[in-house]
Amino acid sequence: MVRVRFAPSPTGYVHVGSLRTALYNYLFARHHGGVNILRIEDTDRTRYVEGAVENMLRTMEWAGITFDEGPIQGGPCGPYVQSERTELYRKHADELIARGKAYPCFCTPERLDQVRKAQQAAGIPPMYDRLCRNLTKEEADKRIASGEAHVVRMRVPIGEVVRFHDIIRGDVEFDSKTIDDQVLLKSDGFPTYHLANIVDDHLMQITHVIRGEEWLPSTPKHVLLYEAFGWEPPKFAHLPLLLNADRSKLSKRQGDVAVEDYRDNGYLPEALVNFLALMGWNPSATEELFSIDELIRQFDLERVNKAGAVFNREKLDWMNAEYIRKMTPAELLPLVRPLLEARNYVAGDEYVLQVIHAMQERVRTLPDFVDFASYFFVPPDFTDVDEKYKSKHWTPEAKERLRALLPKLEALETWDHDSLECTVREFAEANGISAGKLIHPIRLAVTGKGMGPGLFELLHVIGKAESVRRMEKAVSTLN
RNA sequence: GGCGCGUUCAUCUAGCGGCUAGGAUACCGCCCUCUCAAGGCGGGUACACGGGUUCGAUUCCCGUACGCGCUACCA
Repeated sequence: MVRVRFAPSPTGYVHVGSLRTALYNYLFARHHGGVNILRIEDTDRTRYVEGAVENMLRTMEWAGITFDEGPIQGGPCGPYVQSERTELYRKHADELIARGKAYPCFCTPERLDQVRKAQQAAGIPPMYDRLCRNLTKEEADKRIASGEAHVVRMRVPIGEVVRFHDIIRGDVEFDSKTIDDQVLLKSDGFPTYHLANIVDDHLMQITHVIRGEEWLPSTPKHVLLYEAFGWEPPKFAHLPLLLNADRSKLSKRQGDVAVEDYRDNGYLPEALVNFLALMGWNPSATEELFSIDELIRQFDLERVNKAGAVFNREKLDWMNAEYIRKMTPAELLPLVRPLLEARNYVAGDEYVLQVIHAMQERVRTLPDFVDFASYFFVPPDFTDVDEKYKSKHWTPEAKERLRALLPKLEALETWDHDSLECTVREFAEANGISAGKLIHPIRLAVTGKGMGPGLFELLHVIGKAESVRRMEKAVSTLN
């Protein structure tokens, strides 16, 4: 039975890289009919952020990633929050000390800092100098009894080569002399990531550890820990990193990295998930649009790439647009409604549905519906008019022609696409001009823009009264 | 500095010894057309470099270069 976990640290928002990791875990679990577990790694009290867990849960739900065991659903291996498991870690740290695989260390942060600086100045790798590694048990016990602050460090074996197999990268090996005597238990009694992670992965019977590549260098420590406990390690799969345009690790400095930002900027979860799934993995070569079920069906760790992937916002935009186009106006309505309300645009559902229909093909994100289509809700004020379009189409002759056409439009009994088109084209023909000579000025008068849906559909949606009012106003006041 | 990982178009990628190196996004043309989109058609740009192995390397091996990651009582 496959058991995987997503183990985020609740630091405020969900990084898109985290979402990708969560997604791969989810896809892998579902593909194999396994169990997807959520575990909160909140062992760093200094980084605690109020509400971060709740936010994370909401974001995962938005993305459509579900868990079978976790803080909310519970499960046989709980609790699923590390800060509620501290006793467990302490017990295991003691066990390691008893087995001679770990030892108490009394060095102060100040001393450690000095040692590190000296090592750096000397050009040697900064590592713990193992001062406390050979303290006698009596000495150590005495200092502990006297209440001296201490941590617990792992006793890394000397002269060993640590080997493990990574599903994505193949066989990897590290010389133990490059591995530090890692702190396992901090002086505040909380475990470090390394200890908590191994204890929990074992106790929760995790079969596959799927995580970011930044963890690859600490994997030998973990392998050593499994050995020290006498446990069977899980299988490892280290995912390629998500990158900035300059190929550094995707960071806040260079654009949006929070999933919440994408959600708030009008990206659909299906699009973001589809896009992220393809960052580092590809089932074939030609298909690119996959539903979540299709992703589950096809997902395969063996096909995950090794090299990092630059997060390409333009492609995300395209994909989001694809998803928006595939939806029905009725499906889009509840997503667009709140955006209209935020702008105090009032309109009935029927009306908004028509606007969505008209705009659907030319937006990339949800806010585009209101940004590009404000004239459906308020008359244009021409403050941000496209000057080039205006000077080309809003000529004195154009105004005169529109003035002449207006009565014919006003006389129309049915204000629909075909009658409008028919009227405008007949008028154009009668006057020996192309229809465009009328269409563009009307568009400008009614919308104030040089782009948008087909004119006749647009006029139909806006309605006769309002359309005529705008044209009259433009003819008399717009120069 | 040390250790590790990586390297096919600008970007995401297909390729698992023999291909005119394929697709997608972006870009540029043309078509369609009332504009903008969408759509159709077409175009340019890639196997980092050097050695091997092989009849034959993008593909396998070694090295170099470059990039990135890690190097905390953070995860």
